[in-house]
Amino acid sequence: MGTNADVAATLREIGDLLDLNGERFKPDAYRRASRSIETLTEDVRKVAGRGELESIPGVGAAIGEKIREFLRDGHIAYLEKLRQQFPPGIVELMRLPGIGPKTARRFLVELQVEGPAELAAAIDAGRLKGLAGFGDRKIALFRQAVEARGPVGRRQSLRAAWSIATSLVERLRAEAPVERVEVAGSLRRRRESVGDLDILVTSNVPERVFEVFSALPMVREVKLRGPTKETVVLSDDLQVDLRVVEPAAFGAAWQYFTGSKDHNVRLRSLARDMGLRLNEYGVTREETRVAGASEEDVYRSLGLPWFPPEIRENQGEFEAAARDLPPLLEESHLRGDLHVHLPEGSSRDGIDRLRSYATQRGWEYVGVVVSDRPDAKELLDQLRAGQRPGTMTPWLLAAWEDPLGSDRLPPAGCDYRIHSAVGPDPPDPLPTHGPLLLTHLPLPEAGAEASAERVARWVEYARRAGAGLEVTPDGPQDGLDSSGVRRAIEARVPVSVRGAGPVVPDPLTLAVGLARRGWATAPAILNARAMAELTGVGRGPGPRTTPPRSSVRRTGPPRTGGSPR
DNA sequence: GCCGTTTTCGGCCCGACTGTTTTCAGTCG
Repeated sequence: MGTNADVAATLREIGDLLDLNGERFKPDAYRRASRSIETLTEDVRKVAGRGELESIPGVGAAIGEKIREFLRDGHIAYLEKLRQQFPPGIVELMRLPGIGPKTARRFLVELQVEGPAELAAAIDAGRLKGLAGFGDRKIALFRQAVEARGPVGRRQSLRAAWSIATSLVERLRAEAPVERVEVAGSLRRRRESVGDLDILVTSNVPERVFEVFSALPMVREVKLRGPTKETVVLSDDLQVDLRVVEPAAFGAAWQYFTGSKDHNVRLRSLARDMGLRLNEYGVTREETRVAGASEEDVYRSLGLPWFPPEIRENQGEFEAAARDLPPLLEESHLRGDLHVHLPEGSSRDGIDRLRSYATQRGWEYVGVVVSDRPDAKELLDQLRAGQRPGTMTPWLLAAWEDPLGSDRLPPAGCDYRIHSAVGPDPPDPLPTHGPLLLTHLPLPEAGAEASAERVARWVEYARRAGAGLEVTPDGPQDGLDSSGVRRAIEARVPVSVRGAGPVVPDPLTLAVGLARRGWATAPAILNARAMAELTGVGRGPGPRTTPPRSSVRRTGPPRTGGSPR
C-alpha cells in the first residue's frame, strides 16, 4: 500500500469513529482531508518534507500535525484513543450499505452488537424485533447488508466501467423514450477506478425509462425507484444510478452529478458568496433560475470558465481558472499512435485495416510493432515498400518491442525501439540503444491505484534513459495513471498516448482522459508532435535502430503553465 | 476541524429516497 492510501485510510477511520461519537462537523472534516490525500498527485511525504501539508485542501493545523505524527511514528495517538472507545467491528458495521453511525451506535448500545457477525446472530435470534424504528422490512435490509458483505462496493477498472456504460447508454438511446442520455460521475471524470455509474437522461415519461432500464439483461436487481431516480445493481455488482431531469436543468444536473464532491462543495460555497444558490436544478437568485440548461451557463453564471470534467477534483482547478486554464490535450491533437499491434491474421490485411483506421482518425503516422509477428521480415519489407515521406498518409513506422534488459538488436529497417517492463520496478542498468518508449509498466498493486513512489521511480528511469512513457486505456494496469502523467510532464519526460488500434470500439478516449486528468497539454505528448519532430524517426529509408537520445530530450515538452500546486 | 475577495468566528451542500413515520430521521451521493 502506498503511503497516501495509508494516510487517507487512517484519516477516514478517525472520521468514522468521530461520527460514532456523535460529533457534528469533525467527521466531515477528516473525511474531506482523507479524500484530498487520496487524490493527491504527489507523495504526501514529499509535501510534508517541504512543510506544505497545510496547503492541501481540507488539511489545517490539527490534521496536518496528525499526518506528521503518522509519517513519523506510524500511528496517531488520537486515533488509538478513539479506537479504545469502540469495539473494532463497529466501524466495519458502519460501512455496510444502509447502516450509518446512528444505527451502528444503536446496535452497540441497545443490543451490545459489536460487528457484522454479531449483527447476523442478533437478527437470527429475533432480538431486533420490537425496537423502535426497526420494522420487518428494515430488518430484512440489515440481513441483506450483512450477507452481501464482500464483493459489493468493489471498484471497477475505468475501461471495464466504460465498456459497461457504453452498452447501457446505447440500449437506452435505442429502446427508451429519451431525448438525451449522458454519462456523469467518476467515469466522466475518467478516474482510474469507478465505484458506480451515473447516467443522466431527459424524458417526459420517466417511469417508462425506468421500466426499460430495469428490464435490461445485465440488471440484476432494482434497489430503489422514485419519480426522478432509479438505482439498480448489475450482474457484476456494479451499481448504476439513473436520473431523469428536465432539459432546462440538464446542464446543472450534469455538472452536479459529475462531481467530484469536493469540486461541487467549493462551487456551491462560491455561489453562496455571490448570493446565488446552486443545486442540481440550476443556479437561482432568489426564486429566479439564472442558469441550468448547459454546464457552460452554470459555470459562467458563477464567473468561471467551463472546467473539463477530468480536472474537477478541487486540486487546483479553481486557482488555475483565476489565471487561465491550460488548454488540455484533445483527441484531435494526436497525430498518430506509436505503439500498435496488428490484429490476428495476415499482415497485409492488418496493414490495410490499420491504414484506413488511421486515415479515419486523420493521423500522420502509426508505429507498427513488427517484433511479435512470425513474418516480421516480410512485414518490415511491406512497411518500407513504396513509402516516401509526404507521398502517403499515414506514414507507417516499424517498431521493435522487447523486454527491458534484452540485448537483442533489432533488424535493420526498424525505426525505433520499445521496451516493455519485466518487473514492478525499473532494473538497475539503463537500457542501451536508446529506446523511444517504455511500455507495460506493471504499476497496480492488487488492483489498487499505482503507488506514487513506484511511479516516481519509473519516471526518473525514463528521464535518464531518454525514453517516453505510455498512458493507455488500461490506466495503471498497463502504464501511467493520471498522477504519473503529471509527474512525467513535470520531469519533462514525454508521454505517449496509446489507444487499442483498429478494434471497435477503441477506448482511446480513456487514454486521452487519463492524460487530461494529469493536466497534459499537447506539447507534452510525444504523439501529438508532427512526424518531423519525432526525433528524426523514419525519415527516409535505412536502418534507424537507435533514435538519437539527445533529440528526445531536446524536443522534450515545455513546462505546462497552470501547474495546480 | 476547516475556512474566508463579506468573515479569524460562526458557519459548514442539499435534495432524493426509504421505512416507519402522522411529520420525520437516517442514509446516500
